Amino acid sequence: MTEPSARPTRAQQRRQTEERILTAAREKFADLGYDRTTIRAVATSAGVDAGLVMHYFGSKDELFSRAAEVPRSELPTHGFPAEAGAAGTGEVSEALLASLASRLDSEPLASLAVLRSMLTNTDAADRYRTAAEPELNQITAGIPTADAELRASLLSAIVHGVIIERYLLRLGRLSDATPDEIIQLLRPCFQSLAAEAPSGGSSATESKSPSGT
Amino acid sequence: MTEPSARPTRAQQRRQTEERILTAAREKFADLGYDRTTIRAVATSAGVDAGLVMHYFGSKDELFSRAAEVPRSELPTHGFPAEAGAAGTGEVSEALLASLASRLDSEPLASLAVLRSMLTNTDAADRYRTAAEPELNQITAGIPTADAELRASLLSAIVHGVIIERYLLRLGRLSDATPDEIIQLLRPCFQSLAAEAPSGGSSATESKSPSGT
DNA sequence: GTCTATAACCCGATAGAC
DNA sequence: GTCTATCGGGTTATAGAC
Repeated sequence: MTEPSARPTRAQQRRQTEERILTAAREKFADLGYDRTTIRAVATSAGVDAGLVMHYFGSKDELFSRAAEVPRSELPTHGFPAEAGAAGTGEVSEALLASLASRLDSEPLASLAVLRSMLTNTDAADRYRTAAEPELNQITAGIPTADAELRASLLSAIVHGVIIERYLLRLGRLSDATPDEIIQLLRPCFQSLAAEAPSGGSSATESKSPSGT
Repeated sequence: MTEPSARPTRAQQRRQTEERILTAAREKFADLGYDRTTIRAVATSAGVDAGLVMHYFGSKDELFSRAAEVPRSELPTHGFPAEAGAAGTGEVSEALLASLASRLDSEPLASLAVLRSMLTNTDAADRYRTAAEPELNQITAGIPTADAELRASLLSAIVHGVIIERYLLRLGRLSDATPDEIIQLLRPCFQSLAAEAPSGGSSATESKSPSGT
């Protein structure tokens, strides 16, 4: 048996190089978007040749497609926690806020790459739509009113608007605020959109145990 | 005196051609973004030659710059009504909602061109920032709390998130909902972010003093 | 397997004919 | 004033040398 640490397999070597290329690609795509990112720049950034990138991934589209997949290592509580799916009413906003908090703490580069290219590249737009759809359905399912779909769409729009301005545009105070500051301000906002009663003040028998992290 | 209607002046002719080019440019930029829009396509769409476009505008940047200016004819109550500026507390959310309603009814093509290119073109991003800044300051001025800046940033992010998903991404029910539906759902949301008391009022005269940081 | 050279294409911008 | 022809540069993608 060959010792893997001493002499890495050919396949392992390749796997490692691929990963280095993908990381460089994610950075470029997230920073410049699809169109302005060149294979050459990605290759240089990864310390390899442009031809090699083509040899590995076949095309720029394929490279983007692979780079846009969020690696397992960067999946914390990303998107929308599955546990809250069937929880029913009353916890949609908290689940969404928790999801947003984690994304405000650190949004995966792959997601930023998709968001950056979303408006000018149809592949990225499709990927965004596909990724957002199940989340949207889950939110909708947790809202009891007849206009649940529209409410869910608004919640989704808010989440993405905040993330875009924080990470991609660096606008205003949104880029340096702590996740908690933002979450606290958005809580009543989300509760009203999720058709829930406000938590803080009124009367209401608070069963309201915030799900333990 | 030459009759203008019978024989249009040379300058008028040019003006007219320029406007046709600008309209075509706005459509293309709003639809495809800066990078994917070509001078050639704009020229073809306007029924003129590509060289003429260059002759008139000098460069693609300049063409975009001119196309991104919202023409006077399309300025309804755009942005943030000036009258509400010094109105002080209590009307920020309503003013913002009114502004949003008008934009949800019909957002100018020039604005869509900027929004579409915002994430992948620095000129467009700067233009967006410059346009958003005074509006942001005005909102901030109308919010009494210490974290007014952050609240204003969130309000701005929400507005743009909704507009982007409605017009540019056509996501979910957001694209076919009426402006009024959206406004009604967002009202309590905006009121809480503007640190105002809810208007409709379930119960609760909630003065809900927001903890000044 | 890795890298070099180059093909084929499209762009913005320029110069000049009509 | 309007349009044609073209230049120079950059891109993806391919073919082939090492």
